[in-house]
Amino acid sequence: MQKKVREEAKRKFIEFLEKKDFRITNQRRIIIDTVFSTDKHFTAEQLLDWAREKDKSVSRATVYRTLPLLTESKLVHEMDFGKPYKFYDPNYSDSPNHNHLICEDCEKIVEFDSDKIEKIENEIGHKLGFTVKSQNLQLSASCDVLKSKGACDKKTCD
Amino acid sequence: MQKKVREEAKRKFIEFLEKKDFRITNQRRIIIDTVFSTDKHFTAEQLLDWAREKDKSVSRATVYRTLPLLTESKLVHEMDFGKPYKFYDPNYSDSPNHNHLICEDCEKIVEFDSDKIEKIENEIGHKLGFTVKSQNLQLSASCDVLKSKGACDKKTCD
DNA sequence: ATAACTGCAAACTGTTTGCAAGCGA
DNA sequence: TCGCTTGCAAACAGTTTGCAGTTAT
Repeated sequence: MQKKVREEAKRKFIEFLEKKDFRITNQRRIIIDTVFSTDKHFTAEQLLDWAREKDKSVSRATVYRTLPLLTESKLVHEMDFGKPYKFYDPNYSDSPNHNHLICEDCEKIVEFDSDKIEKIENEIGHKLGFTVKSQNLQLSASCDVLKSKGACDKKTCD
Repeated sequence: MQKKVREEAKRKFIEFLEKKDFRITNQRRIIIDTVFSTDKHFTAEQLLDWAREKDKSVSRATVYRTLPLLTESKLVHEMDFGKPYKFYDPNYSDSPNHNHLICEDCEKIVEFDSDKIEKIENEIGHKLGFTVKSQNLQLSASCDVLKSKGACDKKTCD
């Protein structure tokens, strides 16, 4: 289950912390290793669980205090699908031109390229007199395949 | 300040309630009148304030219980811009092919047409094996004009 | 040494809900 | 009348924060 840490991203984040004179603490190291050893999208709570599997000393507060640093560094992307909690994408920096689609029922998240949309979005922003800072295309859908199987919830669909 | 109620939408919503055997109470009437006499996007709290200006007896609970009915009827559209609260659009049914752009600083919301994007979105959903249920394009941006004025916050920008 | 960082638990914010009273059909 | 609806306040969920103790530099 334990995947190899993506050293590139990890290194960039540590550089980011050093540049800000932030300390590389044990807890931060564990959280970083956790984030950059998965390709899955996750919530704050999931990250906490995963990190605690490695070291029980990691607290919820530290996870919540580290997430803004990760997003600020642009190495992790924050996404809001209208659910009461946010999702985080640990591979956004590798391919920033993608968007996400979430299944209404099982919350499975699928990535897709969207150069076309990206361009249109910037055009629109410009026409309206805005500088677009972040784009987030929120598609809610239901899985066709799973729907045909008759079930598609968090338990059956993972 | 008090705009004319958009009778068309109001009538449709009352029909919606009747079809479901829901009652047309005084509080609901006030909330409906409030929603359909503005073109502005609003939050639950704003709606409560506006409704209370008409009748102090309207409670927060009733507003929160009425909003899902309004969105279910498709006469009001719920939007999530990554803020901790949701926004509602009371003219969505008039022109369902538009999306929104929000200013990061002052939270001003601007609408724009997006037939092109709409099509691409459906294509994408289909390719991936999903039936797209709702689309929400979330553009965060900053106002160019106001930025040049040096300020753009909730107070100065309304 | 000392300032940043941590865990804990309490606080906060937006939203939901149980309940007894109120009111529309 | 009957049961849907209401206001109230308490409960909730996710997130943030104050504080006293800990730790990286």
